[in-house]
Amino acid sequence: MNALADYFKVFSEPNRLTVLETLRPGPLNVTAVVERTGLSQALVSKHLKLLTIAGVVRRRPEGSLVFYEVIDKGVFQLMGQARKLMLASRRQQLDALAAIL
Amino acid sequence: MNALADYFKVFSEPNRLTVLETLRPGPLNVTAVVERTGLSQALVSKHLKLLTIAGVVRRRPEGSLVFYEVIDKGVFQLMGQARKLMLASRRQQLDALAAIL
DNA sequence: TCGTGTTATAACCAAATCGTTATAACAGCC
DNA sequence: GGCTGTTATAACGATTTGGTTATAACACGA
Repeated sequence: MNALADYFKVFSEPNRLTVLETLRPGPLNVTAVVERTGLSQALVSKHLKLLTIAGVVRRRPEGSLVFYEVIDKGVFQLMGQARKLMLASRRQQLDALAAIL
Repeated sequence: MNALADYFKVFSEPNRLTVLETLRPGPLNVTAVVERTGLSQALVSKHLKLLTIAGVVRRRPEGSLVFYEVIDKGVFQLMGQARKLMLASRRQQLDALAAIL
């Protein structure tokens, strides 16, 4: 239970999700991610490290650059399903509200 | 992106997942959840409140008891998929380790 | 109304988390 | 070697979060 919670925690941070989304089309090195996200370099590095430790992303040094890429694109399916559930629960809540008013 | 992260955050806490799992078979009132989880009553109440706000769970007062039930059992599918991905990434990491040693 | 069982909340502490700034570590090139 | 560009990390402050304890709020029955 604990391990699963930790896994979910990986996706529970907006900037981290942004970084991950940036890597969706394909591998990028750190500065490329920095440019695309507008986040600070230190912060991007931190998030990428976390994603690596979580096994979501793979680190591949190439010369003086370091590329990162998503290991299993199934994570995006997970995100999609989560988004769907989230939207459904929102609708449900609005309906509940409407039933009261 | 932010909303999605918040949704994931709901599932990023071990005790909260335990509470949710307890509700899997069907509706339970608070004390029933307390008994089954071994968590303190105040803590269970807190987590249930969060789950309610997140729209994962519905609150239904019945006399002096308050029952909670999972609105969309699809959340368990989400958890299943997450667990699967988690295990896969673990395997992958072990393989990477084995390749080095 | 008083007491009891149930649930919610407030106040508080400890720990975790996120971001920034500054700097280290590293690779390649002159 | 020294310089530059790239990436990682350490140190710090601010905020959030999870848990406990104590108590409030609520429904019900004697």
